[in-house]
Amino acid sequence: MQLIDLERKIKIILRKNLKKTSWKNIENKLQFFIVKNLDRGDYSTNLLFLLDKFAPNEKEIILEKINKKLKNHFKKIEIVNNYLNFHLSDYVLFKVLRNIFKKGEKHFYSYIGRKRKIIVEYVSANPTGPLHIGNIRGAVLGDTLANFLKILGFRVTKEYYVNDRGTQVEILVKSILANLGKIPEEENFYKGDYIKEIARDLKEKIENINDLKKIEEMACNYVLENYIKPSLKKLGTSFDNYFSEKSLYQDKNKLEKIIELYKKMFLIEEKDGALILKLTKIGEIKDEFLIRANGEPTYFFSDILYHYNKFFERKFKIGVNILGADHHDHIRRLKKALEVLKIKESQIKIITYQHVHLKKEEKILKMSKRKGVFVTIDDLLSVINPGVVRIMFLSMTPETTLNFDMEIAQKVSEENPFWYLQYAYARLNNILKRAEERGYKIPEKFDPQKLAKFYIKEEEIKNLIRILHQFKDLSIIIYRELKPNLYYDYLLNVAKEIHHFYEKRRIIQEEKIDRRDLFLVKTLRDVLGFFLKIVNIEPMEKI
RNA sequence: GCCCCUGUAGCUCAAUAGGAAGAGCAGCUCCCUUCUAAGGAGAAGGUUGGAGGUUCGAAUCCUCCCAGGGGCACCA
Repeated sequence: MQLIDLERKIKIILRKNLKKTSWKNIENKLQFFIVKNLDRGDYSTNLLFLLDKFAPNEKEIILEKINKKLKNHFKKIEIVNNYLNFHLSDYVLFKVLRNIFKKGEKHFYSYIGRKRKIIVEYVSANPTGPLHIGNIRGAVLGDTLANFLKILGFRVTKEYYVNDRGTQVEILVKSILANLGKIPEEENFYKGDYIKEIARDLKEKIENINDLKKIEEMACNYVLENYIKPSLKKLGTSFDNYFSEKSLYQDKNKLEKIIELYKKMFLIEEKDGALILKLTKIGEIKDEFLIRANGEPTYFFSDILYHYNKFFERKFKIGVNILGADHHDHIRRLKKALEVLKIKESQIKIITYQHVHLKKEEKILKMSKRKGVFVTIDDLLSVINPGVVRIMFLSMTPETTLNFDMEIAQKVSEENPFWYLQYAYARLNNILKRAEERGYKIPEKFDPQKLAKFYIKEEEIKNLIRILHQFKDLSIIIYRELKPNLYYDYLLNVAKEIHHFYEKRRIIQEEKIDRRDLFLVKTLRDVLGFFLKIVNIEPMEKI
């Protein structure tokens, strides 16, 4: 019995027993919640408020039906403050526990995704310099969301879109050349120290090359391989694919075809050799250039091609883009432009996150690659554990602007809940270690039926099972709302219950250690390890 | 000027389609001869920036105001 099952069952009852207008009104506003305060139950709904309003005469009969239909799954269905609260029966919890004993982490997987292909694109920072701490937001959100999507049964591709052409890349090359004294320095060139490094390392290779495009390729590649990928690895982020923007332009026919499509809709205007997409004709406040007067395609055009590639050539059903908030307007226009190509608005899901600013002695600095003002991921990871960083960023909604103070970050780092989570894991692990030292073997398997039957009677682990049972409900909400940060609270709850369990139940006894307990502890440890890996955090065996 | 985001406990932040305001840290009271006290148990801390409105119900939606951030390029 999961939240969606409860929802479905109650909706059926409403449809059977109410007039159509009534249940339609109610379904519009009907909500189901995972109850946070376990004393109040496991699930709740606002149904009674709605019945009062839309079908007061049928309230009693509906309640009666709900009681009758659902009494097998719940030990108590009660009304508190007009909420209807459901307390899961021991039998449901027994089944959950049995399944966890039987299947381990596989228990937490589901089939909601029905193997649909989904692409999650994130980080995608320009290959023009090292990653800075702002990019961590995208990385953590993307990793976590992608992992949840896998658990929900989607076929997931994690992708980094590499903007390896265009003006920014030209500026990178010019900055390098200027550093080598080949061309004069200009205002808009990149100023960071890393330019010196790249210039030094590429100096000989580019000495005899005159083709600027060739140098662009080398420079992008250098940045990607020497700065971006190593930083991501340190952070614990990995991608299935790095997609080159430049590769979009290999097939000229495709470009023609897409421009043709827009022309047919009378959305293309030519001006001084440039091509403009007239989005103002379909309700936008601003047009976008597709091709510049110098013949170079714009980023906007690339993005159209890129999404065309995602949905039509690679046949993804859903694309999730995780972007900095400065792309907000761009993405709205992009969606408009893509609708013309028959890519539905609902296929593109966007998470935008606000900027990270640097705070130093009460002064706020805006990060800028051009000015060389930024903290790189490597800088940060040299003083703070990557797991701490991940937990820190997971805990925040993407919507808030973050003022990042390195000193506070270091302080927070020591006090971070990361250690609380790891400590829970380490404690469980330690029990197993102690038992092994005493000559006990940790059981690989145990009869799940017997085990679950035994533990369901033990009050001190009941809340732990209830929390574990919430996982599947939560994973659906995280997908539906695109809010990986909801997982943060959940992780802390799990750890809390584990610490509680640790205090309450002594496993290593003087005379004899119960092998059932060892299997339980092993199972819990593995589940927590699995939970941590969803955030790409490696559990620590000791702390 | 137009558009988007934010303002919640002393501090850092949560709060699933509007639904019963929560954590961590700091401070307070208890608990280490017993599997790691980086822990546990408990109390305290709030007019959710302000003023109106909609609703049975608003941190959440609408209007106005105050404060901060972002966007409005033939950049990405």
